Amino acid sequence: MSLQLIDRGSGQGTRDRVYLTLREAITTAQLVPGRRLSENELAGRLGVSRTPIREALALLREERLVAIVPQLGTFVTRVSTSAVADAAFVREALECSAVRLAAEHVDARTLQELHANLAAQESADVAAFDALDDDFHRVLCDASGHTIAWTLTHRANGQLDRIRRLSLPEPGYLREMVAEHHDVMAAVARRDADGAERALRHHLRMVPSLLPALRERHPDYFEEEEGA
Amino acid sequence: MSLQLIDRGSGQGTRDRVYLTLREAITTAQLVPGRRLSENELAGRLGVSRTPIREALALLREERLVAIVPQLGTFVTRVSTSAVADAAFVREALECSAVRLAAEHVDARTLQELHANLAAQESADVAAFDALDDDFHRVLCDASGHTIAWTLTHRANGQLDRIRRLSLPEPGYLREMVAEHHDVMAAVARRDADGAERALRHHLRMVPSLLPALRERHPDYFEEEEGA
DNA sequence: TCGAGCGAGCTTGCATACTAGTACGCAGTG
DNA sequence: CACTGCGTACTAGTATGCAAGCTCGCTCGA
Repeated sequence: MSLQLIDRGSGQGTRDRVYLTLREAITTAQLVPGRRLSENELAGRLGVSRTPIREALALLREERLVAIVPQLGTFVTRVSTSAVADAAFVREALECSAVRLAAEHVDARTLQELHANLAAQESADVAAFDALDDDFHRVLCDASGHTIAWTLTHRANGQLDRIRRLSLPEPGYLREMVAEHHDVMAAVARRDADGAERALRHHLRMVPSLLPALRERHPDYFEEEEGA
Repeated sequence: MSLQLIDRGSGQGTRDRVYLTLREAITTAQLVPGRRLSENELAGRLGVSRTPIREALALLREERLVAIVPQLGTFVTRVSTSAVADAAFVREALECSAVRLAAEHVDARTLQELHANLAAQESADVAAFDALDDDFHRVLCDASGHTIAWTLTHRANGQLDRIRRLSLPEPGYLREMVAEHHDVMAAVARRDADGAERALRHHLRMVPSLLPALRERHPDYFEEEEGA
């Protein structure tokens, strides 16, 4: 019983593959919001049984990307203003706290990694940028010493990813993002926790600001929110 | 298809019942850290099949209360200093952000609810206090307008709950907690976001500070953390 | 006596069968 | 024509069967 007790968070099991496939399909609106999903249909389409499908759907439910209604069906959630606001709140809270710690603890090794990432961002196209962006924020979170920060942020991010990927990139979008990343890193490099938090908070407000334009283009993707 | 799309987060399904039962057993160390769990054994003991057991265990894995090792077994995690620190970090980040918003948005109705809760705390025994404590923090989080704050906090809290419930309550513990709750609420009531955050942050540092004493009493509950 | 190898008995992961419950169309009635 | 009531065809929830893999103890050999 002197074993390592490591459970691989996201290995290469069937469930994880199904999860990633479905998540990708949902955030790109290949599976449009509101669409009904059938465990049987998905199982047939992906060539596996219902069991791993169910487990993957359970994970997606945690991210509020699907809603499971007993004896009725599973649905791709429509975009909800409040769900997006919740996700943004969580990301801001966690990542800003993390970046404060990062600014205090950061070492040369990490700074170099961030620097290299930023350099790559300079000359990246939209497709490559997404991965670099994720990596940048992950490194930043990990530098806080709490890897959980990125784990949870990434999960809350399902909502935000969908917004970002459904929104048409405006001209100058990439330049803007890279510039903001620079600001954050510069503050971290000079051990300025307050500055880093401020810069990051500004940076993170970007995604929710895309909502109105998206809503105009795809009103059918949105939940009709009735004022309580 | 004009239905409500509400998926009850924690209804009264078999899976939820199993989840709550196991979580209770783990946080009270009725199932001691390190113990091996068998899906079959649990299924037999709880009178259900393996399927809902598996789903409940998957939820507990998210809280790092169990570790699932393929083809080997499922284990109650030992207390890990870093896991506790991670949980405390998450709770602090989320709840402090929430309380800032709460201080700005709070209404009379909520203040009254908090007040009533505090009054009840004054005359509660240890057992009743736990529920009131949870409720106090939940109301506080909900007042921010982001119910997700408490949802995630509560989840990260598995680690902290276990510490709290395994630690022997020191004399004056309850009085101390209630006093700190008072401080937080007072700051919220006077719309003092900075003060509320400060008071709450202090309050939340309590649980991790219980670790050393617990480690002395139950060294076998702890993961031996090797310095990297 | 000690060590290597193999097999039995576990484990979880995945596939399949069955149960309970909802939505919706269609027949029958007022 | 409008409406009620039932039956069919779906759904997710649960139970069970099967496959792949790891651990550990027993056996056999030196």
